[in-house]
Amino acid sequence: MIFSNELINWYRINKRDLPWRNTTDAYLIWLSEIILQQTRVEQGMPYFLRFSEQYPTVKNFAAASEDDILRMWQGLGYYSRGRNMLKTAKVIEQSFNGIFPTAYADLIKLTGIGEYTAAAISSFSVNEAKAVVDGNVYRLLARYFGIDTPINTGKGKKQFQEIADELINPANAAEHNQAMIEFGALQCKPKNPNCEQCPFITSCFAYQHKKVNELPVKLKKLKIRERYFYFFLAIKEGQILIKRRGNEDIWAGLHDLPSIEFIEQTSLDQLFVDQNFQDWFSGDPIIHSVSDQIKHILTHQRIYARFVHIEHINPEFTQENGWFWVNIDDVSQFGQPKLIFEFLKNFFKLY
DNA sequence: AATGCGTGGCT
DNA sequence: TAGCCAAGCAT
Repeated sequence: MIFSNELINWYRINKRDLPWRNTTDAYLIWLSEIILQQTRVEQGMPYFLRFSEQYPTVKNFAAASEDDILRMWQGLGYYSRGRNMLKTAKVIEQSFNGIFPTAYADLIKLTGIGEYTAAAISSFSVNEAKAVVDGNVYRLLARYFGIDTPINTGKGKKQFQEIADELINPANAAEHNQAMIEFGALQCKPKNPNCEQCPFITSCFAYQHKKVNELPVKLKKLKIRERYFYFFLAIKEGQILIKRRGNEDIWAGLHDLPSIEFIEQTSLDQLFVDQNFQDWFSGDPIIHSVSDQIKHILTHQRIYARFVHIEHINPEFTQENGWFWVNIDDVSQFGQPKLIFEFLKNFFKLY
């Protein structure tokens, strides 16, 4: 409890004033926590403000369409968060009478809510004594106690959760959890932590043993997948051809352009050879290069994209593929990956 | 248990 | 600059 009291003292002096900290509304806390998963505060903030304005209650959220949600989520990444939120909002409407649950045991059953988020909502809203363990807490605990168990293993997760559970202050779970997270974010940062002005400088194992830069330990790393896309711009009478992406791959459920993917670098000439364009066009195929290769780096993929303008596309073929025409002025109404809407924005001077 | 899922900032 | 990391979760 000494640790917790010291930590909370630090928190009261140093905490940021963030909008989701001025409420005990479980719905708004849920909204903020989902948005902030793997996402920096500065990046998530405008989305939180827009969503809380547009959907002030879980009832409003549940009444939205998936297209509405994906459009508002556009540019934030990890789009399944948005789809899962809609599913959960509907469950709360139907099974919880529209009252957002606050008990950890209820929350953990909902889609999109895992151990961290269930602990965050239950502690922040009603002070339930469940310890949050996120990236900040892993780092703080690994350094303070000198634990070198890799944080991304089952053993590590279990070990760190147990320590966090022992450390929590049951009388003030909300502030304790907030303080753990905020301390990791502001003081015990991944790079260049502010050890010189740290209240735990004398008791921190990592600082005393000069292992601050070695902790926490994380096993790595995944192979990067290289992908090469051609995206096609078919434009006719103020309209452009778009499609919805499937549910399997990256950017599931979002909209993009008709496209062809290669597993290796492929020239525009080679595209003609490799691709049987016979069904695509009703007249002579016309293809103009529009962009140079665009390199788009994701966490586990490197995407190389080229945009080409095509003419004389076959209307029947587009229909069979589920492609459809939309007014160019309306294209921003369809949720798209960053790569696509940035290109269209520049191409049409839209948005 | 291991993998897939976005985008952006930092070094 | 190429890699790491950010208020994780689902499968």
